Amino acid sequence: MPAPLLSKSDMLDRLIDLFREKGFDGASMADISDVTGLGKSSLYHHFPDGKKEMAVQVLAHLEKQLEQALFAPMRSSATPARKLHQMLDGIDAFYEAGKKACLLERLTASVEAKRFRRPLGHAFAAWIDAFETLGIEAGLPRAVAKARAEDLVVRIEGALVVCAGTGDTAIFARTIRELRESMLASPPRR
Amino acid sequence: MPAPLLSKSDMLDRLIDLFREKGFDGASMADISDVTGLGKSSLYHHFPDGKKEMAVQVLAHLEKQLEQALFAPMRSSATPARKLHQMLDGIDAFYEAGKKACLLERLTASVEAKRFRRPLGHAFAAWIDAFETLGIEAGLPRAVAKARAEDLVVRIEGALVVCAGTGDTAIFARTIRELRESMLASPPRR
DNA sequence: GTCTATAAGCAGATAGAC
DNA sequence: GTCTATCTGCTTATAGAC
Repeated sequence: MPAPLLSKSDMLDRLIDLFREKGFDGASMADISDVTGLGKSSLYHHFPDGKKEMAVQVLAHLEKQLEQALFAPMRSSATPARKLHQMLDGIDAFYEAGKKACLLERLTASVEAKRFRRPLGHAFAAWIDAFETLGIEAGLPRAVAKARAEDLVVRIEGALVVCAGTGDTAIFARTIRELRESMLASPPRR
Repeated sequence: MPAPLLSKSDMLDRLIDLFREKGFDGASMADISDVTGLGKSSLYHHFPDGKKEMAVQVLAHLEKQLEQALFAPMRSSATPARKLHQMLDGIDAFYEAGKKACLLERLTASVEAKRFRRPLGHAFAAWIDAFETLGIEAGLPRAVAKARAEDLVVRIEGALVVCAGTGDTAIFARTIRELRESMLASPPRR
């Protein structure tokens, strides 16, 4: 009666890393077996529906981490500006300054993306919401806060793509730097 | 002695569409056979090195199209502002208002991305250069033009990812609209 | 809850006829 | 320049022992 070698949470952490590195289509069951240390058939005990179910569980697990990184700073009593820096620090660390890819992008780009549509949309929305809430707290009009939060996520995703494509992470660093200044700046008069 | 059913250029157009839709890892030789109408072995006549060579040739083909769409407007005698609108119109059409993915992103995300690093970097650089040149022509300082061009590509790539992930193309439309206004705006005093 | 063994099918790729 | 036929290895997935 072998005991579980890895907790479910640890397994999902490894799967996040694997999918970020190889993508969903690019990661084989053999790869998954390697990174989890489990035989291929053992994986079907944890994920009866196979690879697709892994993606779904992995997305749920990522959202918990997202909440840790984004909503924990939100709940502190720091100033909005201070919270923004903490949240962007967390993002910079998670993507290792632009060297690692985004799980959401990798799953969005997969052949099975339609199956993941709902959890993917939910994860993107949670991310955007966190920054929209921050903008409102900082005194921005709701519409401005929403547009800036969307733009922040757009620019981070885009910077990851361009940096991976060019092999140069300078653009990611500059993007984060600019977002620190622009996200909560006073909105232009009109 | 069967004649070629599709010109090379037409084949590469179909391959671009396929890779944009399914990604490089997600597109199988059977898929490629379907969209080109060629038997699997006939494909090795055109691409002796198999799938990887297809990606490389497809990237070269895309760069020609990119030059058409981005550098043709650049060579006209229109004002920089007018050229910007033409270039963004071309981009909006190519991505079908955010509904279609970016080939560069899909190849960047593939397991074989390392093999494509050089042509991918070249394509991203060509894209950024076109907008940097436009910014300089419009009177922006070189450094500002470069940063804005990079930011333009970042935001388009990011908008495509977020729109695909959320299933809502509104963000892409807004991103294009904002870039029409911000790309050539006067730089802030300092 | 993990394992070994195995199935059934598809992946990318090749040989050689026409 | 395209075809049919074939190959090898890897893919996801299952059966059943411990």
